[in-house]
Amino acid sequence: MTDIKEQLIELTRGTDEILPDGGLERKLGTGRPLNIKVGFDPTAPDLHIGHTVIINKMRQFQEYGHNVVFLIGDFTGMIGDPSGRNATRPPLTPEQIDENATTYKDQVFKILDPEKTIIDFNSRWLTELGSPGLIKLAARYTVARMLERDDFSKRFASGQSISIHEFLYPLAQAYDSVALKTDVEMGGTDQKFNLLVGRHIQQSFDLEPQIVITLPLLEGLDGVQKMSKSYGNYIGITDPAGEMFGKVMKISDDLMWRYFELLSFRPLADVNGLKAAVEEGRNPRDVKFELAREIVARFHDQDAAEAAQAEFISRFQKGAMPAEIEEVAVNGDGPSLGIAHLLKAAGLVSSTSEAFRMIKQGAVRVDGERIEDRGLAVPAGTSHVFQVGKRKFARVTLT
RNA sequence: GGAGGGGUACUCAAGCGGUCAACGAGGGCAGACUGUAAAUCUGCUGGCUAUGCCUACGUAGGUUCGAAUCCUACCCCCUCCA
Repeated sequence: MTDIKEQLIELTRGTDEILPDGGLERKLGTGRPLNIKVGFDPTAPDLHIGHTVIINKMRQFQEYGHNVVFLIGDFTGMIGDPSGRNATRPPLTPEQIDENATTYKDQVFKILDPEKTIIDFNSRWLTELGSPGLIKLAARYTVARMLERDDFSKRFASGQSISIHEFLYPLAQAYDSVALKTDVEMGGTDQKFNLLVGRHIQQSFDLEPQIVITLPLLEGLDGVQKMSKSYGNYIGITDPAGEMFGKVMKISDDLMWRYFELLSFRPLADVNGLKAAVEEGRNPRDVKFELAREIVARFHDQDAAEAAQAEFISRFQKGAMPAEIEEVAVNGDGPSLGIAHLLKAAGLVSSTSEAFRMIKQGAVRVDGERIEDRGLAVPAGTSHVFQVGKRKFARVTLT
């Protein structure tokens, strides 16, 4: 195993907080492989690169020879969303959970070592617990301590509702740490309270409390809100190479450095070098290219990354048509078809009303020529490249 | 159990009998500018067989020439008291 000091430097990198102070060093000092636990919600198996910040950290632990448990919260998922907002989330069937677990594996093993990763489900011990066990578990924590949680206390103070099951969520998660004898649990900064409850509950079971590591939530493409599916500001792990590349290029220059810090495997010294170069006049775009290539190569491969960049340059820098344009056949059912209907049929717009809007705004082009006449009729038997905005293209053959 | 407040487009939030497809803000989309961005400016942001028609303001009815706005019932959410 690598020297503890060296491990510590690498493991601390990019983290938000490590609690308690010096705790990780002491645990590492025992020299035994540590049990690392990170929980994931089974309802959202499509990961985005925001999730990979923590997975990258798991990978580091793995590289140093520790036991990493990828815990799928199938039981806690059944309880429902802890924010209480989406109370109507339907319970997952075992088949769905199985399916989601498989999806997780496919995605996560692009970063983690499949040989060394333990995938577990918390229903294994939480179901067994039953309601008597759950009540006994609940007896180990107090309402006052629960209300220490920031969002609970705020909601309580301002008179907003807090459902009882929201109290059970951190307890169930804490019990996972008991069941797994967890040494280190990691989560987003929003998880800090839950992770700390784990320490308390472990102690009440006469276990040594876990170390808590929080990692920052990655900002989404907008640079403001956290990356999330529901905000639509994410880069999916399974995004096609070209799209992934484009999304990385779309982030602001400021945000780029944040992404370097949290997503790049490059040594910090490298990143600082790039930063200095930009300050001395290097085009930030080219540095962003490097980031985009690294990320695409991780989830696809090096060739795909190079191809994505070449495509990006010809398309946006030189204004060329994309190399690959989707072919669409549209049956016009007549001698000609109005432009709006054609765009809708080709899936370039969602309604004819939207088509008219786009034309009015000068966003529609046919073979590169801007269209201004909303009444334009396209004769049957022809084939042209239709474009809406900068990104949507289709070669439409009208029959 | 009792009292009160509220449900409006993607989100927040105005409107409280006609001029409301519904102010405003955010978000999103598009155009200009660029380095691909950011910032900024401009426009758009229900649908359709398009200068008109249809569907929409929790649900179902009702009053009215006319309702998001008034009435009735119901459903849902929230707060306070017990």
